[in-house]
Amino acid sequence: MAQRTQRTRKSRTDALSRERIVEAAVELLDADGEGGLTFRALTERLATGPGAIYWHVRNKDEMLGAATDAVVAAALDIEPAEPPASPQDEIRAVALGLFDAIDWHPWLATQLATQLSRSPWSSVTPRIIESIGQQVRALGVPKGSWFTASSALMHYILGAAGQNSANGRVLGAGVDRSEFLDSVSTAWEKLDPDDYPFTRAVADQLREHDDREQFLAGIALILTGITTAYPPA
Amino acid sequence: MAQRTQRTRKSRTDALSRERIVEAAVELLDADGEGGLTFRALTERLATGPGAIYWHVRNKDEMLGAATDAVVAAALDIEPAEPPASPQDEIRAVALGLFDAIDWHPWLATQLATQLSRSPWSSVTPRIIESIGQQVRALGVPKGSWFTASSALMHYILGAAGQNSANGRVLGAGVDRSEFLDSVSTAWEKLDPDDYPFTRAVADQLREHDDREQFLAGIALILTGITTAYPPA
DNA sequence: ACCTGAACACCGTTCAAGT
DNA sequence: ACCTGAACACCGTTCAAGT
Repeated sequence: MAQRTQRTRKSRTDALSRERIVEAAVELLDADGEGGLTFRALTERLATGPGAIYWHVRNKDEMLGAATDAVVAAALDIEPAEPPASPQDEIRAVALGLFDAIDWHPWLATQLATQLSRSPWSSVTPRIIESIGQQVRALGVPKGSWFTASSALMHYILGAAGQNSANGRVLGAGVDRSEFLDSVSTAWEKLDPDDYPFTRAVADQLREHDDREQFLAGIALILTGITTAYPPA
Repeated sequence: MAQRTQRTRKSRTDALSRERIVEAAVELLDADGEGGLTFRALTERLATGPGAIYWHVRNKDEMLGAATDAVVAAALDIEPAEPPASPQDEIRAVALGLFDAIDWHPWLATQLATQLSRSPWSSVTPRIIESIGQQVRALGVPKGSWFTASSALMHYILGAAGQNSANGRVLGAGVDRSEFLDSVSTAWEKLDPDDYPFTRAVADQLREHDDREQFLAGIALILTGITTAYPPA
């Protein structure tokens, strides 16, 4: 009697699944960066062997792809504002959603680049294009330019967010943000005046800039470009 | 007599150097992608052992950084137009220089993302900021917005070029470009109409788009934004 | 100062075997 | 159908030893 809890098979809730694997992968990536995701660490955390994981997932690349897709999907799952905001505001919300996701999951920046360069237009791209595109349409951009306008926004967002994820990563090691920017800025000021006059001149703008504000200023520039090039009827 | 060519030491021109190592690294990356650059392959090509390489280079990361920097520097080494072109044209030239570099060296896209996210504002960033910034200044942008405007351009360029390097990579395997785009486009058209109305609607714009043209259209949009937000005096 | 090459710890992936 | 875990080939890096 009693002690029936002992089971040869894993209990139902412990059962391995693609979903649980991807979840664990994201946790490892968040905790220890790209280097932290190994099959060794993963099998330990999931209390299985590598063979079990390979039953649910083709290989590590696919696993990374699924992790990226999951995080991006969550980031873009924004409830529409009530009352409805302007297209500009909605675009800002989408952009900030991705910006923050990369800020929270610094490995996402590199992964998106790898991801997009392996299977360019699949999985993650439609999600982003859709979120941005619906607002581009609402902005009154003529249909023939939908693809151009939304691609431009997407590229800027991915480029900028990728660069900015850096700060978060560097700061991880107990480095003060303003201290860090100050050191880079000082380095810029020491560049060769003949080769780098402009960089030297903006060194103090780098020192004082705010990531988020700067990111939104870029979005604003592109939105201005879009509404100027395609004036609403 | 004769046969003095035999030497214990490497001949002077064969001598290992950081420069030769980086050069070989770039060749391996170009030939076989990121996976192609291993210390095994490198030692074979340079006819040495791993220890020799470690004498000139701290580790693989530093080597990748140096390779990236070298390729970017070469890409930005554009001779100024004669007679001088408009700032817009110069910006287009810089942008296309990077675009083409990533097209030629597809590994550059991922590497730039990794690179920038490890040491955000160092090495490669000043080169890009400088090339773009000088033209931003010539455009009449007020000094206080130099950093904002050039950052926005840089982020777009890196984001867009990264995405586009994909095509080149996929096509490597004997895949026809239009055939490939057609398949992706068809996949987009099959997405859920409720979740992806916009993506479905632009599927045929994806099918027919020209990478370079699209890239320049994005640049044009940002330039319009810049000149509208900061009208020349 | 510069190079050699064996050795080390670790990685992704496979596969015969179990249930 | 799903999981186990030993084994394999390969990787970046180190280091005592040579010249």
